[in-house]
Amino acid sequence: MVSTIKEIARLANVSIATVSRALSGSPKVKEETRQLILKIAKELNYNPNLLARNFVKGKSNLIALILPDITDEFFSEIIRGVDDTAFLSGYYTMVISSHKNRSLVESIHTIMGAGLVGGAILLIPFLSKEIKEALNHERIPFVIISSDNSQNSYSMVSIDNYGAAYSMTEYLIKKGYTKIAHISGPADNNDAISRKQGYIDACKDNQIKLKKNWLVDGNFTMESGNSACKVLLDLKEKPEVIFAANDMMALGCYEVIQERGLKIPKDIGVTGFDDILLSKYLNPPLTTVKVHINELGITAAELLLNKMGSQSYAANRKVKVSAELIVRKSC
Amino acid sequence: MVSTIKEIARLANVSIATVSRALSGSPKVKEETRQLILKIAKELNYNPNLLARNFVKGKSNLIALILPDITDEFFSEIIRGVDDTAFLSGYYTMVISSHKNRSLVESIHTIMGAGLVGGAILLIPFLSKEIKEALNHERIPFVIISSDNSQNSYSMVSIDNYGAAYSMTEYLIKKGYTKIAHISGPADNNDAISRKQGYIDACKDNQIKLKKNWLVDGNFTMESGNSACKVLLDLKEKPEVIFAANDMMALGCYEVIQERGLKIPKDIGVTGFDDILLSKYLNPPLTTVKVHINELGITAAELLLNKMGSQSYAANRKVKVSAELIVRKSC
DNA sequence: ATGAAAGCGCTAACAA
DNA sequence: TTGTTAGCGCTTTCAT
Repeated sequence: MVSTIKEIARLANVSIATVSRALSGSPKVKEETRQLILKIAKELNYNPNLLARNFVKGKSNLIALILPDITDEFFSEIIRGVDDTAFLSGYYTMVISSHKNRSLVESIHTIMGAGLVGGAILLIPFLSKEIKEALNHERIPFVIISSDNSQNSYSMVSIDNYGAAYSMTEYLIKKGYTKIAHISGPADNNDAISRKQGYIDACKDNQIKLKKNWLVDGNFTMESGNSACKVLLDLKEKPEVIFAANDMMALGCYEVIQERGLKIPKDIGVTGFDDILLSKYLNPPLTTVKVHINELGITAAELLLNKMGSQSYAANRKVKVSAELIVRKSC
Repeated sequence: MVSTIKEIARLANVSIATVSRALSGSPKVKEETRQLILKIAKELNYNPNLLARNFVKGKSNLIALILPDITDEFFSEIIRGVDDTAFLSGYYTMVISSHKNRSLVESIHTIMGAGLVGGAILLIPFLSKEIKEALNHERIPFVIISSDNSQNSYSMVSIDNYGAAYSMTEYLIKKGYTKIAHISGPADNNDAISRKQGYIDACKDNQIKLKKNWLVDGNFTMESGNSACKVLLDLKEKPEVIFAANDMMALGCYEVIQERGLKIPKDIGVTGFDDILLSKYLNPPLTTVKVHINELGITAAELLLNKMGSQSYAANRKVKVSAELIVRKSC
């Protein structure tokens, strides 16, 4: 029951080629004919079959957004950023979450090779060799959202983890702190790695003592923040402030600190990274780093659309999305 | 550079039909032939062109998930639920957010009529006449996630707002409260409407006085919780507990109550609805209702796939996703 | 300015 | 068990 150009052609007494031209806005159609065709199309409630159009054109106006096997408060913002931007250029966004039934590498293969999508955006916390291998086989343009700075062969948009962590640390130093601890994230997560490095470099550049004991490993969970905080509080020489590599771990610190009857920031300061929804409602509100997440999605989409549009291979570009220090009451 | 069945056919010295059959697992292909074809396909790194396949089959293995013009903490969970379920049946999920550049009604038209997707899931807070009108024109199967119970002509999955609000109210009554206030959500939001009704009916059924003053309008924002709470606290006859229709408004109550030096729950109780991430970290942790959001997505996808699979028109089904009372310290 | 016709990659009906 | 062929809806080249 869905109408096609064939029907329109019949009713308008023209060939399907003319209909196609009229509909696609080709200049070589008599204005009169075009009007007639447009009118009939409207009457029939005609919608072009995008499947057919993509197929015949040999390219697709779908882009894939491939997400890793984790859930994250910020995913919807990224998705929305991508979708909004893509839409403005006439593209649609397909979301592919990886999980136990579908690994990232598998997704790369089946999705990117199937002709279904014309390009892909991949959110990759850690660019493993396996993933790079898989990506090297692909022929459609793609953009990676990741914080792995060691890569030069891809278009990539990343959070300025290093810069923001550096700023945060400098902020603490300027406030007069000299005993600054850091709870880091997973060792195989590039965001975490960059944040740690920002902390280390800022300390070094400002002649602040980096005690090994004050740098403790976490894994981005609240529980790891808990135990890391305990370790720090049990130290002979306690730090004056804890800079957690994300807000959830900072939250874990809050718990431990408050359990022990200590006051934030009087007895010990705490800062985080991410500015998750609840951070501003904590008691005291958490000083942290806000990432402009929607920019991540928007920028990635822009880069991709750019690549998809250009005939020649667009150069691989690196874009860093800035992050902003949010000073609240926890330090 | 992408290989096709034609190439495989040439290399295997068979017709493309045989290749197609072998690849799609048809039983009427000699095992030997199949092995050969599979081997060549693998060598060529062959991936079927999904666009072509969908096109020739006249149906699509894409489903659209159409989201409203708001952001919500829970969207990623819904998206994931849909995507996971769809994937298991070989379907892909396209996400379409509505916004100023693309109204819901527009999305319905362009997306559902373009042959691109084989079915759609629509997240609709309020089923307006305009939307229903648009939906009635569509020919592809769809499922609605909404809480509008007045509709019988659609397949719909909804949160059991009414039941959960009823339970919450009964819980408060059982705790001995008799002066129970409710801050409701937007008047044009079916979730809000059902929650209010659950509160009202539970009070009535338990011979609890329903004071008009204790039922105040909010709009799901924290600010509206703020002002509603002020109104309630300024009443001559104050309520003993406030049941806010969502957690953000409950949070608004917290602020006002704490500003005035009152203690929760000693001086006044507060409960919410949603169990947003931060609720358990509030001080005191908020008693609320947890909705099994992922079930929303999963169930909607199941209903849709069911509809898409059946030749005959599957009956429209209504499914309610249960919600769970989460008792914490705020009441 | 318009029409005829080929063809995109694949499936399925029909033939052999 | 395999091959031949038509055709899905559309765009595009080549005629006219």
